[in-house]
Parts: sequence; structure tokens; C-alpha cells
Amino acid sequence: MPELPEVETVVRGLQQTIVGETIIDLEVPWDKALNPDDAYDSLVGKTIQSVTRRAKFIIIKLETGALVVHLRMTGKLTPVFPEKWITVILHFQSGNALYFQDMRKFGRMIYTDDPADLLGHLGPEPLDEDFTAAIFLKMLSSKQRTIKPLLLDQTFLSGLGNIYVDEALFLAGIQPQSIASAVPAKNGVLLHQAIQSILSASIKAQGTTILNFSHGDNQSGTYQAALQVYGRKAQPCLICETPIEKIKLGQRGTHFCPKCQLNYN
DNA sequence: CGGCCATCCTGCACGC
DNA sequence: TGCGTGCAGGATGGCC
Repeated sequence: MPELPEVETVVRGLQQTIVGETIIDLEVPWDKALNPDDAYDSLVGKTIQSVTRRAKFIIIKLETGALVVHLRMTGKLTPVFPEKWITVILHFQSGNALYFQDMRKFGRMIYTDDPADLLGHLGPEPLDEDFTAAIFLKMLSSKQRTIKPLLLDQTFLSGLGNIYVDEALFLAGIQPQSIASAVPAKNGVLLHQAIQSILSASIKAQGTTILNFSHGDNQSGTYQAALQVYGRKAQPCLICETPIEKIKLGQRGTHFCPKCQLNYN
């Protein structure tokens, strides 16, 4: 389940493997992942200039335009031929290839002349220097929304997914059902700090790997060992030993400690 | 504005 | 053993 740290890990890998490659052909076994009619002429013959990340989007910049990729739940980009679930293949002049593998087929690739058109709706990057605690407090104070779905809203803050939101709210001592504007400044600052420290630590650990697939999973992260609440339903809280609760919130499985995390509303 | 729902997909865990 | 049911979830779009 790629979130920001997993996508960052993938991007760093691709920077080493596909920059400078020239696309000579395109195969699209699953045409919902990439519209081949739109993309073929835009991609073939072009050389990859750079690979960067914005939130959970991967931007593969070409001489003109870019291929913007979202892995969603189970997408992977790999130069190693995967046995199953291939949705798109980019063939390079060198003889190498890049495979888009996606078991659940939610992942998408879109060619665009200007990536900003596709990424303009995104909220701040949580690890950006400009994303300060003061700005975050102001953002929270203006929202009457439940805090967990708010943190998952990519237009509010970009890059967080279900796992890291649960983890960050635990570290900040805030129950996921809390109303954003009611969270005390002290806990808001803790939340800002928790988001940044969790993401940084997870990038260092090369992300979190919850599910292991038998095929081609050669880039597992190790951050799952550091998870405090996610996936720990009914297990003792690591601070107070109260059983971790799991509820449904905004259609998402949500884990929290009912004692260490307070409900503000 | 905010919340809720369905949708897209497949594999896997669970209960009977 | 095997079958059916439900769950997992990122993002979008529709509805109230």
C-alpha cells in the first residue's frame, strides 16, 4: 500500500534505472491503466529526463510533457519482468523495459503536456520546509471536519495514507474522531511533528510493507516493525497496555488507543 | 461545507 | 475440504 515513503523509495530507485532511457514501444495489456490511443504518439521516441515525486504521484519527465503515475493500492514499477498482473510495459532502446504491475488494477498512468494540470489540486507536501507548525495550526483551526478523514484528504495535506494517519494521531495523543478545529495547539504541534518524523523515519526504512507478494517483491521496506497502532487491534497499547480499538471512520479501518488518545470536539 | 456511499479490483481470512 | 461472504483501501464523483 504505497504512501509517500513508499513512493519516494520507488522514485529513488527509478532515478538510478530509467533516466536517459528512450522509449521505443508501448504495450498496454490493461488499457484502463493507460489510454494507449492518447499515449502512444506522445511517448514513443522520447527520452526520460528525470523522475520526481509530488505527494503520491510519480512524475516521469520526458523531453516534452510527462508521464504521471499513481500506484494506488498495489501498483509497482519494476525493470524486472513480473510473472503476473502486468498492466503497462514501456520498452526502451537499450533493450531494457519498465513494467507497471498491479494486482488490483487501481493504478493509473496519464500522459500530460504539463504535470501541473494534474497536480494543482494537491495540498502542501508534509516534508516541505514551507509546511511549518504555525501554518498547520492555522489549517486545522479553519476546519470543522473529523480529523482523520481530513488528514487523508489530499487537497488538505498531500501524501498521507491510512497507515501513517493512524500512527501520527497516536503519537500526538489525538483520537481520530476529533474535530480538527477543537484540537489544542499543543497537540496540533505534536501532530505536525509526528507527521514529519514518521514520514522521515519511514523513508529511511524504505517504507512499510504490510503484504508480501510471492512474485517480484524485491523492494520491501521495514517500517512495519515500527508501527504502534496500525494492525494492532485488541493488542495492548505500547504505552498504557489498554487494548487497541479498531473502528470504521470515513470508510477506513481506524486504529487508536482509547486511553492515550483524547477526543476533542 | 461536510459526511456518506458506491465504484474500481483481486486475494485472502473467516465462518459454517 | 470447500464454498460463500466480507474485508482491505486511494481517489473520485454523486447525493443529501
